[in-house]
This record gives sequence, structure tokens and C-alpha cells, in this order.
Amino acid sequence: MPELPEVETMVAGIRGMADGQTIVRAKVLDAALVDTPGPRSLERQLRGRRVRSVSRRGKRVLLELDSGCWLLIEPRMTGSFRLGPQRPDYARLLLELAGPERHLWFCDLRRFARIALVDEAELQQRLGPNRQGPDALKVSAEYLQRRLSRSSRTIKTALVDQQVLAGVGNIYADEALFLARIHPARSCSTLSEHDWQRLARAVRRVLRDGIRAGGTSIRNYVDLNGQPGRYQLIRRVYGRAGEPCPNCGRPIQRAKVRGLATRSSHFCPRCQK
DNA sequence: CAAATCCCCTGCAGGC
DNA sequence: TGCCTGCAGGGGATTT
Repeated sequence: MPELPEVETMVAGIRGMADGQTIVRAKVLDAALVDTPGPRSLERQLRGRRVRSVSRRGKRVLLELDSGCWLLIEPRMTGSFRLGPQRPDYARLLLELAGPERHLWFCDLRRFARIALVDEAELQQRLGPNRQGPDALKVSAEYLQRRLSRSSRTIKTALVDQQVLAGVGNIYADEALFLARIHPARSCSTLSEHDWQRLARAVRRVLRDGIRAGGTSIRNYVDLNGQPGRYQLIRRVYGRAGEPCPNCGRPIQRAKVRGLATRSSHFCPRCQK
């Protein structure tokens, strides 16, 4: 499920082939994913536009166009980009560019992804501080402590809340909490200054390691060339229920924590307090 | 304000 | 083999 490192990997790849290029043709292959405007209108408004920049905000991909609009793509659970002339499985949007590598496909198996073309004001609305917290890659202990230390929420809930922090999802939240030795069900209000420091450092580290590894491919994620990421080889707790904790050898547990009834958390009950 | 629930959606695992 | 059920989960809306 694309979180910050997977999206960063996507953006790095897209930037190389799309930055500065003109969109010769756009084709919406699944109208249900297009939020605004309508599918045909989106195609019209993309055609002939030059891509000014390719960037990431949290888990979202942004293509800035020379029309002053932004193509905003949220991969959500299973969205990913692919290159090449062949139409991949689950292709939902095609951007045909003028450059040598011409076909950029956005694919999405589960169709949770969202695509929108927005102006500057709408972009601010959607990605502003009310909707998205600061980018998780550069999070500071001071910020986390200031924002959360008086909250009774569980720390896991807060970490995956995009209004608190943009970019962290279930995998990297579990990994960061393990590294910081903090139990996912701990109330934010019980964390010490030292805890916040360890946690901020752990968040930055797991995201950086994730980027370096090209992301995590536990489910469907692959990069622009169809290659899986490598973070799943070095992850410590996520998806490892029953396996020994890398610290103490006790089995990793999997449970749902308060406030995240539908998401499972993975942790070591001995190392994480 | 926080938490629970439902919804969107598809592939896959498990039961029989 | 094949049908059925439940689960996974990011994020938004709605309800408790």
C-alpha cells in the first residue's frame, strides 16, 4: 500500500521521464477514479499541456502543468505507475508524452485511487494544513510532542492520521513504533520527551530506509518498471506475526488497537512498552 | 474531540 | 473443483 517511500519512488521515476515533457494525449480508462472534472474534460484539459514539475505531498503525487493546474493522484491502496507501450493490467489512466519514453500508465487494482485536476486554490484546500500535516520525512520531536502530548488518542492512531503527519501508513507506523520501543496502544499523553525524540527519529529512519530500498512490496506495489521494492526484506514487525522479535526472540503479536478498529498493528509485547 | 462503523473495491485464503 | 465468506486497508462520511 503506497506510503511515503513508495510514492517517493514513483515520483522519482516519473520525474525522470515526464518533467518538462508535453502531454500529447490523455486517456481516462476508468471514469470512476476521476474526482474532478469529468473524464472527457480531464482528457481535454491535459492534452497539449507541458509538465512543469513532478512532486509528492505526503502520499499524493502532483504533476504541475503549464496551465496553472495540478494533476493530483492519490494511489491509496493499490495505485501504481508503469512505463512502456503495453497496456498493463488494471490501467486506469494513460498519459502519452512527447518524450522518448512515451507511455505513462496509472494502474490500480482495487480502484480506491483518486485522480483530480485542480487549480491553485483547490490544491491549497486539499493539501492545506487542515487536511495534511507536515511531511513525515522531516518530522521533528518538538512538533509531535507539541501536537500530541495532551491527546488521549493511541499513538498508532495519531501516527497514521494524515492531518497530524503526511505520509505514514500502517507499515511504517508499526516499524517506527518498534524501533522507538513504543507500544502502539500507548496513549499519546503518556509519552515522555525522550519517547517523542526516539519516535521522531524512528519515523524519519524507517521512511528513509524505505526510500533507499525502493519501497515495500508486501501486496501489489511495484515500481515504474514492474520491479518490487526491497523494504519487505528488512521490515522488522509488519506482517511478521508469530515470527521471533529481532531483539528478544519472543513472537511478534498482531492486534487491533483502539481508534484503528479496522487496521492491524504488529509489535513485540516485550520490547514495546 | 475521539472512536466506531460503513463504504468504496478486488484478489485471495480458508472452509466445506 | 467450486462456491461462499471473510479479510485486507487509505480515506472520507456519518453516527455514537
